[in-house]
Amino acid sequence: MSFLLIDKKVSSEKYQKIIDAAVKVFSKKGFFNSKVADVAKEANVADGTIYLYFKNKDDLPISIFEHSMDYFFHHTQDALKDIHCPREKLRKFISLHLSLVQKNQNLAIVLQVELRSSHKFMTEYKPDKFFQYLQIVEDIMLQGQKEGLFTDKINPQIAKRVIFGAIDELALEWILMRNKRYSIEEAAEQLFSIIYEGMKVA
Amino acid sequence: MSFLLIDKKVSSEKYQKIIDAAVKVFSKKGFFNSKVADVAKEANVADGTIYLYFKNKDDLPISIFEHSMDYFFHHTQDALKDIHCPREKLRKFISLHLSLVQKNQNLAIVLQVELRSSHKFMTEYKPDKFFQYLQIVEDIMLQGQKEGLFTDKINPQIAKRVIFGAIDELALEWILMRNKRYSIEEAAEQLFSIIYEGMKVA
Amino acid sequence: MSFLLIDKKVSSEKYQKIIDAAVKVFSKKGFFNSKVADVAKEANVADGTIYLYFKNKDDLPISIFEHSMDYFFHHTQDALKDIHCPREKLRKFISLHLSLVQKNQNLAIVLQVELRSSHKFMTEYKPDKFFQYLQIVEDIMLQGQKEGLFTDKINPQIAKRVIFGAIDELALEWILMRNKRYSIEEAAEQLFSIIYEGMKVA
Amino acid sequence: MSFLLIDKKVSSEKYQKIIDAAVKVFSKKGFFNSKVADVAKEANVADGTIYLYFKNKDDLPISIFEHSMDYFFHHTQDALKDIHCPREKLRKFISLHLSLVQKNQNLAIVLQVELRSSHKFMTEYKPDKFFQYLQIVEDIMLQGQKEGLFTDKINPQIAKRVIFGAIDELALEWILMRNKRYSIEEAAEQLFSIIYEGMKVA
DNA sequence: TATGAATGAGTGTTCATTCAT
DNA sequence: AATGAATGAACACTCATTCAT
Repeated sequence: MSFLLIDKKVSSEKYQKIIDAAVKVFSKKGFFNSKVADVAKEANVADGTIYLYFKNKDDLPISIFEHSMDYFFHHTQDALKDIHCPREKLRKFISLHLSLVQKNQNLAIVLQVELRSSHKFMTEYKPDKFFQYLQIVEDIMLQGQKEGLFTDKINPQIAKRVIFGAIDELALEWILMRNKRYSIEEAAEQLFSIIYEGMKVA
Repeated sequence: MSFLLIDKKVSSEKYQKIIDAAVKVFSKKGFFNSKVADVAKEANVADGTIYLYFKNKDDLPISIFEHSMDYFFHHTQDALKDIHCPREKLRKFISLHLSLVQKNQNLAIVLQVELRSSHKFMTEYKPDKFFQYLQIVEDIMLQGQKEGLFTDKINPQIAKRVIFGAIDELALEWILMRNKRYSIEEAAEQLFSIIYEGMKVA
Repeated sequence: MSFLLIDKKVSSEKYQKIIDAAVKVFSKKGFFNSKVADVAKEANVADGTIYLYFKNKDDLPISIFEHSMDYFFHHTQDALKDIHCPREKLRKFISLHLSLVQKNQNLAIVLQVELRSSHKFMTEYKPDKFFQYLQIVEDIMLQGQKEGLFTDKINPQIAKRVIFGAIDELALEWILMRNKRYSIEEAAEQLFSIIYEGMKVA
Repeated sequence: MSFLLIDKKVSSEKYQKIIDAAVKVFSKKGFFNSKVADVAKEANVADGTIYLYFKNKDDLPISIFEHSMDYFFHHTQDALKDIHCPREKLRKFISLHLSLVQKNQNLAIVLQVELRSSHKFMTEYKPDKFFQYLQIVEDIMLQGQKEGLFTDKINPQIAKRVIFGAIDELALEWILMRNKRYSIEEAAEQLFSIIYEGMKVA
C-alpha cells in the first residue's frame, strides 16, 4: 500500500503509517464502524497524532481515495503510453485494473465498498481524480471509433460506465469470494472479450 | 415504493409508512448519517413505534433489501415467463431493471449505495434474495449457450457479474447525473447491444 | 399470597391477580428491573388494565406493602391475644414472623429487599403500617418491664429495633441460602433464646 | 470517604472523586433514580470520564461496596488485634461498626439500602468481602465458646446473623431518624448488653 | 512533534403511560 | 371494563476531537 505516497507535504513516515492503518481498519470493519482510535492503534500512534496529519476522520477516506486514484491514473497512463492499438489498450486497461485490485485487496474494498457509501463521496465531494481515471477508458473508446475499430453506434459515455461497472463488480466479487472459482486473469480476458466483441465494427 | 408489501405480519399500514420513510431518508442522508428519529419523523410516527415493527436500526435496511429483492425477482420472472428467446430475455431483463430503477430512484440509491456499505451486508449477511435475482441472468446465459446462441467461451459466472455490474453502474450514474445526457432507454439498448454482440456466436 | 385482600374497593379478582403477579415478578427481577408489562403478562391482563387498579408503577409496591403489613399486624395480634406472659408473647412473635416469611418467600423478598431500596419508602413515604407492626414488639417489651420480667436498663426503642433487625436478617439469609444449614424453627428458637436471656432480669 | 482508596490502578484522584460523588448522589436519590450525569456533575467531571474508570453504571456500587468492605474489614481487624477477651472483642466490634456508620452516613445508606436492592448484589454477585467481614463476628463467637465464655447452645452461624442484623437495623434507623432519641454510643452499649447477656454461660 | 486523558454532544433504545376501540 | 398499539421523554454509553504536558 506504500505506493500511496506521492506529494511532498505528505512524505512523512507517520502519514504513511496512518494511511496504511486506515486502509486496513476500514477494509475490515467499514468506515462508520471504525473508530479513530482503531486506526491510531493499528498505526502505533496516539489518537491525537492523527489530527496532526489529517483534519478529521472524514479526511482519511478522502486522502486514501485521492492518493489511490492518482496512483491508478499515473500507473495506467504509464503502462499505456507505448501501446497504440485501442484494442490492446483496452485489454491492458482491464487487466491492469484487475491486477492492481488483486494486489491491494484491502484498498480495493475501501475504495469500492466503503467510499461508495460515504455519501459525501457520491454527492458533495467531486471525485475529479476518479473522473480523470475513467477518462482513460473514454479516450480509448474515442480513439477506437475514430480509427474505425469500434462502432459509432455506441455512446462513449455509456460504454465508459459499462466497462467500469463490469470491472468493478468483477473485482468486488472476486475479492469477496471465499474459494475463487476463476482466476483474476481469466476474468480479465473474458471481460475484454465481451466488451471488445460487443463494440468492434462487425 | 408500496410494492414492497408482501407477507402478512408486514401488511400493516404503519410498517409500510416506515419502510417508505426509511428509503426516503436513507437515500437523502445515507444510512449512517440518518437518525432513527429522522425516519420516525418522515413516517409521522413516534420514535418508539419503529421498534414495534423492526428489531433495531440495522433491521431497516435489511428489510428494505429483502422486500425489494423479492419484488425485483418476482416482477422480472413474471415479465420473462412468456419470452422464450434468450436474446429477448436478456434485452428484457436489462430494460426492466433499468426502468425499475428509474421509477424508484430513492430505493435504488439505498440498495446500491447504502447497503453496499453496510458491511453486515457484504460480509455477515447472506444476500440470498440477491443471488436468486442474479441467477435469472445466469439462467438466460445457460439457455443461450445450450441453444447455440451464445458462445461457450464465456463463463456464465463471469458473464452474470459483468452484466450486473454494468447495469448497476449505469443505473447509479444515471440517477446521480444532474442533467441527463442520455435516456435510460438508450442506455438499456446500448448495454444490451454490447453484451449481446459480445456474447453471440459469431 | 391471596391473603393480601382486605378492604372492599380492592375486592376485585383482577386486583388480586395483579398484586400476586407483582410480588412474583418483583421478587424475581427486582422492582426497578421489572417492567409493568412483565407484571401484566404474569397476571394475564393487558398492560393498560393495571392502570385501572393502580395509579402508576410506584403504587404497586406501596399497595403490596400496606396490605402485607395489615395482614402481618392483624394476624400477629390475633395470635397473641390469648397469650399473657410477655416471654411467651415474644417467643410467639418471633416464630410467627419467621413462619410467615417461610410461607411467603417471594413476598418477603419484595418487602425486605426491594422496598427497602425504593427510597420513596425509606424517606418520603411514611411506613405507618410498619410502625404499627413494630409497635407490637415494643408493647411486649414495655409489658415485660412493667411486670419485672425484663430489665429496665434496656431502652424499648432500641430493643424493638434489635429484635426486628435480627429477625429480618435471619429471615433474609434463610431465604437466600441455597442449602439450608438450619431450620427456620431452630433459628426462631435460638433468636428467642438470645433476646430473652439478654433482657430478662437476672 | 477518602479511605476507600486501596490498590494502585485506583489511586487516581479522579477515581476517588467519582466514588465520593457516587456515594453522595446514591445516598440522596437512590441508585436507580440517580443518573450517571448526576454523579459526573457532583464529581466535577464529564460524563464520559466516568467510563474511563468504571465499566458501566453498575460498576459504581460494586466498587463502592468492595472498597468499603475492605476498609471495614481491615480497620476492624486492626482494632481487634490487641484485644484478647471475646467479650471485649464483641463490644469493640459493635461500637466500631456503629461509629464507622456514624462517621460515614452517606456511605452507610448506600451500603445498607441501595446495594441491598441492586439484585445483582443479593443474587448474582458474590459478596465475598462482606462474608469476610461477617466472619470476624463468627470467629469471636467461636473463640468465646471454646473458652467457655459463650454458651454452646447457640449456633454461631445464627448468632452471626443475629448480631449483624441487629447492628444493621439500629444503624439504619439511627441514620434515618430525624431527631435522635438516643446516641449511637448508647445504642452500641445496649445492643452489646443484650447480645452478651443473651449468650454468656449462665 | 507526540501523547492520551478528558471532554460532552449526540443517539439508539426502553418502557411507563395513554386512549381510541 | 378491558385492550394493546402508540407514544415520547428519558438515559446510558460512545467516540471524534481537544489540549495541557
